[in-house]
Amino acid sequence: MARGGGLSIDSDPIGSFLPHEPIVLNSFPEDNKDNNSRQQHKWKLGTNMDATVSRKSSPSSTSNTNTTIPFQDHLTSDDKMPHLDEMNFFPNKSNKDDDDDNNLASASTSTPPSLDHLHHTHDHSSAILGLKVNTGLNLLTTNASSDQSMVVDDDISPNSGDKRAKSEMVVLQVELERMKVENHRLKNMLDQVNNNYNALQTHLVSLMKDQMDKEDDKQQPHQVFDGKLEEKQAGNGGGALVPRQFMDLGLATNADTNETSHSHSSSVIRSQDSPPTNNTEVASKKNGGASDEGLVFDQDKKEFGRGIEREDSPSDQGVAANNNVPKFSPPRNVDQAEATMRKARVSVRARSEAPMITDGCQWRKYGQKMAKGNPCPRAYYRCTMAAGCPVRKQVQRCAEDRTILITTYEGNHNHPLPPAAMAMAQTTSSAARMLLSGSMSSADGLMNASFLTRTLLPCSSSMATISASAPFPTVTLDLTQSPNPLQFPKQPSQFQIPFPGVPQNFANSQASLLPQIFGQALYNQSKFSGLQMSQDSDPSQLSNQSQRPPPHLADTVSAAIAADPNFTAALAAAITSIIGGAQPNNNSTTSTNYNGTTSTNTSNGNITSSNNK
DNA sequence: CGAGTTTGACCCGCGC
DNA sequence: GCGCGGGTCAAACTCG
Repeated sequence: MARGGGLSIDSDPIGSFLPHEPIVLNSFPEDNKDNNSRQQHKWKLGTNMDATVSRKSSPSSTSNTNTTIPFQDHLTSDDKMPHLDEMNFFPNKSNKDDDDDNNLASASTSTPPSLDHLHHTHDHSSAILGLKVNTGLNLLTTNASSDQSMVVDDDISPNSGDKRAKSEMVVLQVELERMKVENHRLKNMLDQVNNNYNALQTHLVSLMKDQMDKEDDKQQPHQVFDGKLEEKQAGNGGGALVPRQFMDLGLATNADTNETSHSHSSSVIRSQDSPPTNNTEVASKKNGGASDEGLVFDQDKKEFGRGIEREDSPSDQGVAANNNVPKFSPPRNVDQAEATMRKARVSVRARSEAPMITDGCQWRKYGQKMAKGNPCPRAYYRCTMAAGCPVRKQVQRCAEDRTILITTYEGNHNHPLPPAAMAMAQTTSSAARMLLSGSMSSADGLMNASFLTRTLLPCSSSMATISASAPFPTVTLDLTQSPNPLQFPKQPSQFQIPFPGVPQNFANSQASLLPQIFGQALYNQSKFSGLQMSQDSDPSQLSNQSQRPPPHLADTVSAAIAADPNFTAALAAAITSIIGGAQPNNNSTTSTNYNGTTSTNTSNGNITSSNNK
């Protein structure tokens, strides 16, 4: 079955563990609408009734159940009248509940709107909910009461048919109302997304402009920066001269870039176009042209859908060589750093019985291996949505807990992504970027664990971790952990980014939220880092999150999460804070480009996939 | 027959 | 230099 589709869900040992449907990490409401609503209900109802049941019990089923259902003395019995429950569900709900509902909905649906957005949408939805739902409820209530009193146990009633029809109608109406509300909410979210997109685009443009200005300035005296560098990098491009913050941009900005950026104006992020400059890519060339897709990941190219060109392309080198704009060219010194960065990975731990996380992309398995220390094989996949896409991922079950699926992503897509895939793409790229930006802050180009540690350690919990031990930096997003900081069974060398306050219940739902959250965080990053942090952050939201100004990351994160009941918002805020903290200067930007592709500027511009054999 | 998976071989980096 | 482990390749195989 999986064979043809391409969304490989093979039966390999990894997946065979538990043949279920893959977890879906979608970010778009449209995609998940139904699922979300169900989940949300289920989650919400929890105790005595399974929302899923109620949800599914369509009018038809209701009618089948004969007994004018919902209205018996058994009203309280769980299994009996799901509908009634559902109805009561809302009626009894105060605004508060509605809010919760919304929260859940927004949380489970995706597209994490910016904080303010969340807030906004939230309120809006709430209002709507209150209004419309109540209407429905009224109807229900009315009917219910009447039915109850009249029909109930007396199937004998000649009007039973009528009643039934009424009840069905009521149910349908309620459903309709709900759908309307949800629809409205989704619309709002969509608007938000669009707004975000526009804002980001604007931001990008301004950044590019700035960058260009800077370039001009630097063009001449770029060496002035620091003598140290000279020592270190004898003669290399000098890109290193630029403070880390500019790494991204720098990389993104080469001579080439200028051109490209012009032509691609809006959508272009500072891609580092020929990052493959000189030595940088050496690794990938080892195999001569063998480096298939050239894991080299050229942001620019990628952005524009050009296939990946081999880095060895003379032109690139030439460019780099002559490149009068060395400032941004990757410093050889930075070779190490780059090599490291190229390996940047984002690992997602999620509890899933599914063989693989369905993240919206198409993957092709190209290998499987037994990894040391884990009885479960590790599967290797590469993205097949576009030829030459450098993105790869590894899927493996956790040795300790085989219900945990560990998916490690590497690289950025060089092609447009379907909505469903964007969330994950953003998540991984943003996380990677965050990591890389932190690691690159070190002049020696080596992963600067301390930087990250310093930044993230303060708050120790367990949702995201950064591994400094691996040969390449890895961000681990743990969707399986409870907030309890003590229980993160990890390798010693991992640092945890705390997300205290995240309810365990979210463990599962997190899987779908995370991408969005990160994506959002990513987006926010640009805001926070530069232009409009204050503006975009909904005051109320922020004020809630932290009653005091967020001086430190830890505080910000903790406050945000602790104070905000909305998990998504809180987490988004937290991550945003983290990212912002790690990369205060916002040099890298991530955005959604014109064709819907998510692009992230990593510090080095190319997060490459391994392969360089 | 094409697309995807399986799986042993191969390559490479790293530590001893 | 050697062995080990991770990662990738590619021929063989499977499936629709």
